[in-house]
Amino acid sequence: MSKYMTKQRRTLLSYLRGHADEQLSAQEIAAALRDERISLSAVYRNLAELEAEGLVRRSASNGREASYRFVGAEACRGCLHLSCKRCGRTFHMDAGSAEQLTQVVAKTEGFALDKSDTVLYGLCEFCQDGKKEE
Amino acid sequence: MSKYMTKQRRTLLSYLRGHADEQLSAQEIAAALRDERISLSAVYRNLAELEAEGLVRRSASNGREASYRFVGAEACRGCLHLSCKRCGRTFHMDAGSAEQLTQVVAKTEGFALDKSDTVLYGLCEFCQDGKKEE
DNA sequence: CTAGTTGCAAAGAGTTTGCATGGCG
DNA sequence: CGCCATGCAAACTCTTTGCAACTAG
Repeated sequence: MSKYMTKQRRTLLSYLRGHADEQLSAQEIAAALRDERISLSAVYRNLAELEAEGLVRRSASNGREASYRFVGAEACRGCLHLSCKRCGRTFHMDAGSAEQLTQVVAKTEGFALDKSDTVLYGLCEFCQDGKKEE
Repeated sequence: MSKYMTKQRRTLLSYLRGHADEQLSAQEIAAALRDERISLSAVYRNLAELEAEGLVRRSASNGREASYRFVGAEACRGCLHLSCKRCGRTFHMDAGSAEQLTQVVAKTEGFALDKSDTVLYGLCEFCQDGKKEE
């Protein structure tokens, strides 16, 4: 899709690779790269292209701001993502368990789960313990 | 939280009850209720309050528009939602299967899945067949 | 050199908020 | 009657788009 490899695209890709599978907003990325001279629109345009190429996944949980996630060619293939509602961190379910889970859904509901589009929300093992402050 | 039961709130609640567990945007709701004389801001304000009260769930899949889902007091307790990426319809996984799935995640990942906040994306049984047009 | 890309600023879309009016209790 | 909720419009935030300048190949 992209014809030229510009400085900005290189910068963005490098940044994304360093933050694979993290949920980042376009604005966060632009802010982190503000010293690299890349405009917000360039970030949006490149992210849109990367999404079309399948290298980036776009989603949103709050409904105000979209978040983008880099899915490296090989990394995280067939694994599901778990997002902690408290600390916000993303965890990775290994391919085996993810596949098992997908099978359950397929068998009981006849629903073909898309692993790369689905994010499971809940509390990670660390946040389950410190349930003090709510 | 809400002190008065206004005509608008009644209208909104009635509409939501008639569309329990559907993913609706604020604007869709306002449009559907345009004859009932309820303003867009009233819809937003009431939805926000209902969300705080736990009667409504807010989420978004595309990152542009938020969608709200009414979770009636009893309805859909402990069930997971499946959203078809093709036809957009929402399906309900029964409480039993959902619980089984939650157990798997808890056991293998130590992650406490929140059933009401999680939506599984994929293809429903109907759309899996008619895979023709992409 | 030529077409794709960038940056900027303006335009859009969705959501929130301030304020005067209106209506529930 | 007092106060909360509504409606309207303006303000905001995030994202997209038009266009001239720039640059990778």
